[in-house]
Amino acid sequence: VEVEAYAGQEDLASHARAGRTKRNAVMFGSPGVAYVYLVYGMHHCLNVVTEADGRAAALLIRAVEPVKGGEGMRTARMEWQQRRIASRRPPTAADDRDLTRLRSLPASRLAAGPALVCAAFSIDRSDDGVDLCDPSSDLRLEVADEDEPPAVATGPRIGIDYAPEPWLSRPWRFYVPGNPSLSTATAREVRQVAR
DNA sequence: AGTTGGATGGTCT
DNA sequence: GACCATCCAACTG
Repeated sequence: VEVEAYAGQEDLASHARAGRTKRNAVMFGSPGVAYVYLVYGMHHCLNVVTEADGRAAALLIRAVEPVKGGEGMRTARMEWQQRRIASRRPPTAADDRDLTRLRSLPASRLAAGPALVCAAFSIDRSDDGVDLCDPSSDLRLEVADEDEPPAVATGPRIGIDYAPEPWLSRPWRFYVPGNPSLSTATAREVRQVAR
């Protein structure tokens, strides 16, 4: 329900801006493939490569609304949290509280952010390069059986303060306005517009 | 309601 | 050695 477009090597907000590297290599490859990277040392983000070989464009998946499988997503979120606790030394008293809160989190909020999408679907760098259009793939895109496409709103991309204009302000974040599963950053923005 | 800072490690200069 | 397509708790007012 929320994505961002990264438009190619000339897009100075894109990981592709400095050309092909080991990290962003799959972006330069075939479309329909997953580009997964690690941010801030602890979070993963999922992108879908969108253009032909040699043109490094991709869509960042920023939020997903659970339609079914919410319980599996919650389990994956809890496993992610537990791994995180296990790697933290020493464990703190807040750890138990975090798990309790996750247990009562509304399903609509389980994947309400780019890193949460990866946590809820157990996506990490091992999924980098996976063919999302292969029906036999564990991680894949499927055609939605909705009657009509939802309304779409736009805004500038999040977390790219390093990018110069015009890239900084390009309205290349697309989302379903009012959807309960939007990222907190986008939900906040919608509130401001409403006021 | 808005701002700040800490966790944490791969990638690139 | 700086930077980072994040998240959340703990602040401030």
